[in-house]
Amino acid sequence: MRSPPRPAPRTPRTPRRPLAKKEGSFHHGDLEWALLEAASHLLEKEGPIGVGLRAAARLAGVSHNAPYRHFKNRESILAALAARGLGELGDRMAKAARGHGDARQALVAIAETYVSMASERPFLFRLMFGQEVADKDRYPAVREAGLRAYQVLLDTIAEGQRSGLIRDGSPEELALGHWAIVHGVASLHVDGRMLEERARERGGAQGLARLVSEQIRLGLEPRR
Amino acid sequence: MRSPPRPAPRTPRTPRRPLAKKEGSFHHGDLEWALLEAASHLLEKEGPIGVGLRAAARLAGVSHNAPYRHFKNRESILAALAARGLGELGDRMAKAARGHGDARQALVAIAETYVSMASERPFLFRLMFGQEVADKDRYPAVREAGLRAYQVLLDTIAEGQRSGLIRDGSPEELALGHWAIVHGVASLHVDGRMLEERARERGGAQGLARLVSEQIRLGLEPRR
DNA sequence: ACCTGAACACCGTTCAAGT
DNA sequence: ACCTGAACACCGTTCAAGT
Repeated sequence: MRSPPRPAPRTPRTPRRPLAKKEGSFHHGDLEWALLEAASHLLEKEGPIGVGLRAAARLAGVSHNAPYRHFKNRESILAALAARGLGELGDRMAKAARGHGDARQALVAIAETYVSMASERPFLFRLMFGQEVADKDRYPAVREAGLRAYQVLLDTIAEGQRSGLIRDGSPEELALGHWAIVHGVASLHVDGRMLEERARERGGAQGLARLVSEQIRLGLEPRR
Repeated sequence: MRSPPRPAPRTPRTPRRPLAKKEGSFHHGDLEWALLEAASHLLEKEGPIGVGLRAAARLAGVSHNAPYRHFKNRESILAALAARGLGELGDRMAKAARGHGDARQALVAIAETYVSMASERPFLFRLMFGQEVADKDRYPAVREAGLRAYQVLLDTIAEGQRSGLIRDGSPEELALGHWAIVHGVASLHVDGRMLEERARERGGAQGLARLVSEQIRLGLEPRR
């Protein structure tokens, strides 16, 4: 079965693998998971260039050709990593949102989560949003995980509007604009040095985020 | 998709190449430039994965090994492309800034230039700021081109402060925060589809930029 | 079904030459 | 100096099997 909409997203470490398989020729009960784990490790250590089908197979202890049973090509294992990352982002955003009754505080918590993830795992973040996986619409798992994360933001905005903490207007537009700003700030932490080297002297990631918030709040107009 | 495979376009470089070299064994008077042109073409057509020393050599009509006379390794030709791109960005920013006497209008024009370039040549934009070139500080050309572009922004801010159009405060901080916002918006145009597919229905790049501007201007507070 | 080795056309990079 | 071919260790991908 080569349909990508079900890449077994919710099995962290299933202990149901057949141990009595030792005399069989299979090395793994769940090779797909092992390959994803290997690819994830490679991504974190060497960046997207280091994520290869052969390298992942080597790490998983199988032949260089075994991955093709689970992934159509190199791009599809990258897509699986991206979907995984987006899923984790959505989970963390949802958790952050639940931890705060006030919708405005929830938005801040969501933004912090987003920036934290970009900062902690820059390669994964780039994979999630970048062009390494060219046409993401062809990977339903990626699309669905992304939409689910977006929904968390949308729900929080709508909730804030119901409780009068957030101004009226299309929730879609507010969510989109808000995500744009958050994504922009997050991008700064994975992007080049020019900005970062200056920002570091002013307090690193937090400092830059604060700077942008100030900018947004004050604008460039002179006080009057 | 819009650039045809041009073999040797006009040379914006100083024409001081030795013409008396014709009976020599050299295929090019300026192989380095030819290789950069080839690499640029590959980048635009196939993305960073397609930019290879061998592929560039093939396009330039030399042996697979000739590029090593001009570039230490694959990363260094990517760095050269990034430096080139940053140089062009700086030029365009400076031109945009000169075209407007009002510093606030100049800032808007600079932002539009920035976003336009990201939108027109996403692969180059990613190369300029992404992690494909791991340690950019090791490439002075990249660093200097970036700082020069940054200086345009800084000068415009300072000028705006002198004429009272921009509020007081550290120009460095204002420039940094402003760049952060602009870079964030630009990142949205090269990044994934989730945001973009929704933004497209609302007027594409311009629409998204306007949305973010609105967000920045209004914030999320309810009107009172 | 799942895994294997062999094979093909690519890479980046180094080496020893050729002019 | 500048360019070349050969060589090495890698890739992604396909094919024909093996259990």
